Amino acid sequence: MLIGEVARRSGVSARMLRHYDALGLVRPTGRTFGGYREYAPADIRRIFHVEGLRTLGLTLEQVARALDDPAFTPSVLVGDLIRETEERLHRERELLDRLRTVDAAEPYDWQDVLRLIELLRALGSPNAAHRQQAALTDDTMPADLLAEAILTETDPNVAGALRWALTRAEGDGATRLAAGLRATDIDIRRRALHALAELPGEEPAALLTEALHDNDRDIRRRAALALGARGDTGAIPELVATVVTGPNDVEAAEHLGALAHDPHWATRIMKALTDALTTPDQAARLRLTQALAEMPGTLALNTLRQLVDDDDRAVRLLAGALVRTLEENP
Amino acid sequence: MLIGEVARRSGVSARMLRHYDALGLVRPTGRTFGGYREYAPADIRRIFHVEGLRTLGLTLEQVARALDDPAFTPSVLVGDLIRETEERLHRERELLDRLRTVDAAEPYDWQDVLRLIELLRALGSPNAAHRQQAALTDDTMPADLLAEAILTETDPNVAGALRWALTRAEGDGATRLAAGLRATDIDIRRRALHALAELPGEEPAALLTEALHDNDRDIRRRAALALGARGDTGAIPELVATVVTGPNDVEAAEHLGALAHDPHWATRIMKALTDALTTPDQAARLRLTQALAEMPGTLALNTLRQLVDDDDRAVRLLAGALVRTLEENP
DNA sequence: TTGCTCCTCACGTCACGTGAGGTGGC
DNA sequence: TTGCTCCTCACGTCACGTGAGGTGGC
Repeated sequence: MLIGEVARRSGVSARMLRHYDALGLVRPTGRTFGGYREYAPADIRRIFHVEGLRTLGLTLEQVARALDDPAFTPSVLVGDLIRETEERLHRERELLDRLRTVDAAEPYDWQDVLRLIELLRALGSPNAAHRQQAALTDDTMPADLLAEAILTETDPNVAGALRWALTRAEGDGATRLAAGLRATDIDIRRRALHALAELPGEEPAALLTEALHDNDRDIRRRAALALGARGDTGAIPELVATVVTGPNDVEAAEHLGALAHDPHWATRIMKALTDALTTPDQAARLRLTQALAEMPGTLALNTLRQLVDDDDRAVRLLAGALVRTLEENP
Repeated sequence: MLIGEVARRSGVSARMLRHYDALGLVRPTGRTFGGYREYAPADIRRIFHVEGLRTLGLTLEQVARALDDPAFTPSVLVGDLIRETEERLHRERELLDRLRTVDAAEPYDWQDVLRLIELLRALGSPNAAHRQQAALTDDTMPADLLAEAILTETDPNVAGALRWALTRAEGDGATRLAAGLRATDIDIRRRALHALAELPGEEPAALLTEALHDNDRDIRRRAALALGARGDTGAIPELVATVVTGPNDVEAAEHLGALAHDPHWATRIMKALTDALTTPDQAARLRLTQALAEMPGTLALNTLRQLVDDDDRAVRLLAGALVRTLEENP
């Protein structure tokens, strides 16, 4: 078979078939009188073998060794090829990430692009001071970039600077933070929550509400405190739980007190607090008693008076002191 | 600054700096008396700009245009780069897939590798006859490859051949099928289930048991029938449900009858069937009545006798006929 | 004078595509 | 004779690395 037909049947160009011949990879068995290459069936089969191995990414030289050198076994080479491919894949992914970030920023000219790239570089720097500076200096930083950086930032100062920058950045940072809030990594969720807590607006509030159902108590507590500070009544159950379980109970009680200015919620909050008082946990009951003092006006006065006769001595003393204060400054 | 120091500070080799000069991309502002290139601060900045744009995958020619041609805007080029990168990413992923498949098959020599590649090619052929032939001909096909092919095969004949080949293949096909069973695509789940139903062994059985909780009724039903055929008592509730709801009720009843040979399960099955008879659905009650006839010995005889006085005429007639048959051939 | 740095010119890489200029077989 | 196919030789690709052979500045 002449080279043209072989090319048509195999899909390999005549140019490459001559190249294979020159390399000694596939030598046609014969030549015609006129010097034309003549391919025998075995040659054709060999061409298909070459193409087969090429689909695995072997170079022509590696293909030649694979087909001719019995000492050259697949195992090592295939392992190497896998590693190299994984590396290339990783690099392509990073490149695509960068390109998409640039595309999303809709740069007007290449100056914009260069600023963005420099920013990305600085935010990805292993030097915290560089990251810090990038966060503080650049005031054209897109919000999604900042959100992305916030989710991975371990340095508390840099993180603070990034959150500060996010509150004044243009664009949508909440979407990325929302994804962070659903991460498996607890630290990422924590960072997302911290940033959302400082962001005004309805979308962050909705996400904080979602975080009230996180399976981590600490996350739930922080979400409740942030929502409480916004006067969001959805936080009430978790705020009460925070008073019961401990850390940040004073802040939680303050938020409950503020929310209790609405009579509708006041009765619910009082019911939740008094229900919680049935716990045998002494420390929790003390925190609950203290929390009652945060209720507006004389809302909790009767409950506190009952606690003056409580079985627990510490609760009795605290309730007594609180009742006196309330009666003196009504 | 001379070229050596620039190279050290910028990370760009002296060779490349000369190349940039030759291309006109970065021309050092001056030369010393001896002809040495002298880079001014502005030149250095330009070098960093070049490197910045190169991180986006621009060629040197594109970088030159970006920096010097005001009419050359980022938007189109960035879009093109994204598309090209996505394409490369796709190809790299496919390559990695192939390499991993080859690696997992632990080929002894390149002959093995070539067989495998040819197989992959045939199984991925758009021609169903080719796929069919690959499934039927090659008896060295690794089970995971077959499993993979089964999950995407739309031609029923080819699918049948693949499942047949899987039952006699070496290696682990269940892992891949298990993943298919958890797919969102209902067709993939269906194909996984069909293959698992034909596979002997404990792992397929465990996966079928898992499929009893699928959110698709059809999947649950088929899982139950397959488990029932294996004598797995875990299928009983779903088999009863199959009798109630309709398709394949006869087969389900046969399996229930076989399972009822164990007295312990016999009482449970009878209770489930009689409980189900309280439904007002006439067709369901007829199927349940018919199913009672599959119970071994005279297990269901009393229940059937009661049904002879049933409110529903069709049930009365059927029960009567069944009782007579049972009494004649005890 | 001795290192060190810099210079230009040029080849090689890897898998091809695309000619130019010429020839064989129907 | 006219197309068509084939031949060899050679250049270009793209971003470099690595010399060879030579020179300037401390």
